Amino acid sequence: MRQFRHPPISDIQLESVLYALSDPVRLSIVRQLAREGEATCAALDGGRPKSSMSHHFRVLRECGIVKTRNDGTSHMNELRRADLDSAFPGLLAAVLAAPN
Amino acid sequence: MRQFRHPPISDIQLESVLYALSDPVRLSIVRQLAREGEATCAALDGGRPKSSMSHHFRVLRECGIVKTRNDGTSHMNELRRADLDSAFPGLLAAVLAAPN
DNA sequence: GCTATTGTTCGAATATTATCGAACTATAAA
DNA sequence: TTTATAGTTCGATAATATTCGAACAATAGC
Repeated sequence: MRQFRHPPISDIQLESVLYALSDPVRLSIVRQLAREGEATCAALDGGRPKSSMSHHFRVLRECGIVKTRNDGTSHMNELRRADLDSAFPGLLAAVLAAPN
Repeated sequence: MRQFRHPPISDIQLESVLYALSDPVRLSIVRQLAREGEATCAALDGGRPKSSMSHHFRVLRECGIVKTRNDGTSHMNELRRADLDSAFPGLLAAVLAAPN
């Protein structure tokens, strides 16, 4: 069983979150997770190589935006909405409300 | 008289704004402008070289966060609060509300 | 015109990041 | 045990950014 690093709320850094969200691929991952609740990596790859997606999911995970759990051979991802709202109230909502 | 590029509201991109704000130097510039209303470049340099600051102000300007106007030999900078609020309601407020 | 002040631009060095193939790991199922 | 599936990790390359000194530009004041 693989272990992932998920920072506690107190370690979530605004700069890291903003940086993670500033990439178009990652932003679109976050938007889809917001719409669909949760998803595997493969479901969101949009034809990109697995290693690229793995990189982006790692960035999202290590800055505290996404929580990944094992589910058989696949990894299920979901937004850490409550944690993000607690750390930076209104930030995720503002980002998700923006067009596109 | 120097001319600066300031994108119209419709050209302000979420990704660019998030990226600009993800840098600690630029974020601290934005925080100070939010507190003090406006400031020259020199007033916010914190001991850094002028060329470095000029770079950061350019990033902030070209993504639509800051408006720069000439004022004698100095350049006065202010946040484009209304424009940002119009493009991404609540985003700037959420960023500024975050600790530090 | 000369000088000081403010900031920009240029250029180069350094650092960081994104991308992606290949090899690897872990689980499930036959 | 063998095979398939889902992601991760590694390593290399290319693209982007940051940093900062030096040269330059624009304005103000003498």
